[in-house]
Amino acid sequence: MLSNAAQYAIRSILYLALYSNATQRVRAKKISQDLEVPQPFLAKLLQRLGGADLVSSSKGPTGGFYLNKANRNKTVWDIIVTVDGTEKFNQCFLGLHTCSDTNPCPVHFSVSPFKQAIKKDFKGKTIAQFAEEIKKRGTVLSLKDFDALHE
Amino acid sequence: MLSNAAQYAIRSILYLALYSNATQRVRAKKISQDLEVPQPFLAKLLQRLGGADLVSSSKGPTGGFYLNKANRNKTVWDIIVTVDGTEKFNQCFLGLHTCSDTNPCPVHFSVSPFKQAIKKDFKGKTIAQFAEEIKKRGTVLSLKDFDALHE
DNA sequence: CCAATAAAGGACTAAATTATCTTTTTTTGT
DNA sequence: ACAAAAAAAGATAATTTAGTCCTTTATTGG
Repeated sequence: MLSNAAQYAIRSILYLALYSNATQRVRAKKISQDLEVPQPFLAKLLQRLGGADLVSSSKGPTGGFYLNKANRNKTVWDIIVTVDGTEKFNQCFLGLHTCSDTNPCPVHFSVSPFKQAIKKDFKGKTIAQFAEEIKKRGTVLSLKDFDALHE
Repeated sequence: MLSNAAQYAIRSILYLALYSNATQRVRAKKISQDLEVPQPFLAKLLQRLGGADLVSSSKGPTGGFYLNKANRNKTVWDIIVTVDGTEKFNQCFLGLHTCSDTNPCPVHFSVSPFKQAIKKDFKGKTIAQFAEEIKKRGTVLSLKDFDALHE
């Protein structure tokens, strides 16, 4: 449903929402280590996300990635669209591009409501709101317990 | 969520459930045309499905593929397991292999019920039952209206 | 100004998936 | 027996996705 790249992107941006701001920037290397994601691949990906105004960055010593106000008002759906495009996510479960409510495939009505729900969730909440929820609920972005490192 | 191969496999088997039996066999070429799936790729795939006892076949003129009794009692889940394995389907939406109800990722509780429901559906119904539903509801396996060709 | 640091950019490599091609084996009808 | 038809089998090719490496550019602190 999502490419590795899109998964990495979502996790990285939620990570930055939690642990960065304009003065506390995080290097690509640190993000890749904390999230256990291949470093050069992530670097490339962050570049793309920068181009799409989903993350901000600055060069040089003390440089790194962070989220500014605008970045925090984007949605998870924006990330998916930027990295994977919409087609992959919207596609019929059996790959039929004519599948719809009026011309359904055999599993359409099992699959469709959930996709709609997930999509609505991803479109309706900003990254900032998502990050708030993560803090409240204590959900997890990585295998490692890296919270300790940030306290 | 599913590979092209798994999608083709499901559609082909449901197709055979509807349009074949031990004496009315269907050639790989016809299936590929009706479902609009690459022919040599499908031939290979049907071979694998034969090996896994999900379809039956016979060689020579008048030969082709069909479903026997045993094949009709398999499930869509069996197809997915055979073609893709379980990992891909069960994997966390964000790719975290530690994600679970007790250690959830940020989208776990949006995504998890959906997966459970689909999986239950795919495990609980036989191909034969699925085919019955398709007949009743008139759902669709292809872009083309190939029903006419079978009447 | 200079050395160190970090992102940006571009070229390249690897792996997996998807798709094709060719040959062999089995079966059928004549 | 033989020719035609179809699946089985195995090798190969193309495409996409994932991942790496190297060079350039910008920024900071001394």
